[in-house]
Amino acid sequence: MLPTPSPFYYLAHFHQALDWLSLREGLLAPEDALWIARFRRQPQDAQALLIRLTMRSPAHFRISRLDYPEIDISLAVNTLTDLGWIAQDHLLTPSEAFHLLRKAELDALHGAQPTKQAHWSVMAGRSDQTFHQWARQHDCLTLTIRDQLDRLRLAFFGNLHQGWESFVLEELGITRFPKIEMDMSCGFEDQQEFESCWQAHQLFEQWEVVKSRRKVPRTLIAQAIALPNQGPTLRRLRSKLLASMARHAERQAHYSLALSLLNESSYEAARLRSIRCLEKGGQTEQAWRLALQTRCFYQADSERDSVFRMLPRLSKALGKTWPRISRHQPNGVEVFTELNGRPEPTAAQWLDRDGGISLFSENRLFTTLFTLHFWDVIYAPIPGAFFHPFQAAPADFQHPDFVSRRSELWSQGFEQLKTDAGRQILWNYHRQFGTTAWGVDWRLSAEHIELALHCISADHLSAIFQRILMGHRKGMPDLIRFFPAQKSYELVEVKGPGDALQPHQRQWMRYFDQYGIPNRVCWIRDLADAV
DNA sequence: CGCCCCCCCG
DNA sequence: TTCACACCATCCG
DNA sequence: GATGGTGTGTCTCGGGGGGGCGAC
Ligand SMILES: [Mn+2]
Ligand SMILES: [Mn+2]
Repeated sequence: MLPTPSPFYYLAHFHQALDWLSLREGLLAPEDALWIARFRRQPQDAQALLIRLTMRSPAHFRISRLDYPEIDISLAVNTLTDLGWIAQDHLLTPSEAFHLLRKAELDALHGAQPTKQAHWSVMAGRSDQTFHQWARQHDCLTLTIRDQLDRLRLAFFGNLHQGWESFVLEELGITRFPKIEMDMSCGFEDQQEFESCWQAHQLFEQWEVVKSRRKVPRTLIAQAIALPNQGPTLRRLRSKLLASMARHAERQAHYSLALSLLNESSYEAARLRSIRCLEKGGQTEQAWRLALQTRCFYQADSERDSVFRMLPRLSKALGKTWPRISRHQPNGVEVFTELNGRPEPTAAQWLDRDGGISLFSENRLFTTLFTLHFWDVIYAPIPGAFFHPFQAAPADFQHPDFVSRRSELWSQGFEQLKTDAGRQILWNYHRQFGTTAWGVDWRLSAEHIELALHCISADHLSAIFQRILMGHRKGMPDLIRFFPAQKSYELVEVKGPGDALQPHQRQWMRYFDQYGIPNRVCWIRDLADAV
């Protein structure tokens, strides 16, 4: 909780990251290393301003509105401009100009308007040249080197959704990531993988911009397909990108393009989309064959369930017969009550007249218990799993071999669950309280946890943990209702009028019934229908 | 003038 | 940096 | 019932400032 001593704390943090990077040779390209060396030679003011700007969201700034007392702004701006890392005569698009200029300035430029928003319709039509002139005459500053700094961010964090502010948040105790022995690994096998991941992120960014347009971006698609497919990180990124592109092609009825993209993607639902594309493209026979294959070699319950919904339709289209298979029917209760606000609290209140204690937790309770019980497994210092100090989960958490690489530890954990009656969970709850960890919601009180452990048997916990471990996290029922006197509980999915069970919710309920875990659906009906 | 939204700061 | 969920529209048997 | 499209909350904290905007 000590205040950060230096006014240049953020620059010190960035240097820590640079030191981290320089210890991992062969990760960055030679040009990156040269850039870093050049950065290190610059005066402190220039370094500091550059880092300040990269930690802010826009690309364009007004120099007069930069308020950093620790920095000699004009010295820094001159240095950075000479280096070409920022520009003062950058072309502004109308949208950028709209955000950068204040209403009074727009009034002066284009005549007064009642609101700033009213300027937009005028500006959208103007040529960029207007604002280019304006930018040159005023104190606009554009950060032109964000890509270089983003590369370093990707190299350090292994992703682009964390930023340099992680350092200060941790230092101030706002976040508290698990303290795990780090090794000298990083998020990437080698420079090749890093480079490809960087490229994949770039393509994703371009795709996000382009995909709203109607035209099919052939070159972008070709580049995405050409991405190498080595290593789980890159495979995931590439598969996601290709699946997103395929979905777009499918919506525009470009089925053969969609199919070739899906064929390259190992995204979870890729095969299902392929079947739909074949079906919609008139290749019913092929769709049927792929569906039959998928029925036997499915990867997840969701894939199996979907294909069982498709097969009757496809069979019928081909004049074949398909046996009617009755679907699992979860238990339900109808509640007639007036509904104002969210249905879950209403249902909880209504149901609790039987003395139960409801908690509206969805996935949160069980993922919390899961991580607390398996803390030492999840945060085991496996080689390559932890490499920077701000990880809420091991780097291979999403990888296919996450479980098998720790199989001994998992079975020990499940063994321990049989005998220790939640001691592990409570111990970690108190020992780790507040630590940023995957799945853990610290708003759950110790009483909640104790109540859960009192009411839920170890067998049930174990069954639920098994399924979470297989990668199923979505779709847990809205409410858990405790009956401490009976040492029992039930899980309730609340459905308002006009809502229906989602596939993932059905799967959980089917699973609960297999293991004797009490569950039901609470259907809230309109009071008027009761009469 | 008060409110709200967005963004920044540490 | 999405993702999980609710809600709604459409078509079908 | 199947399918798919859209909307919504949340984006690790809590405090504060700038600016837009409508009410008075
Ligand atoms: Mn829910
Ligand atoms: Mn619900």
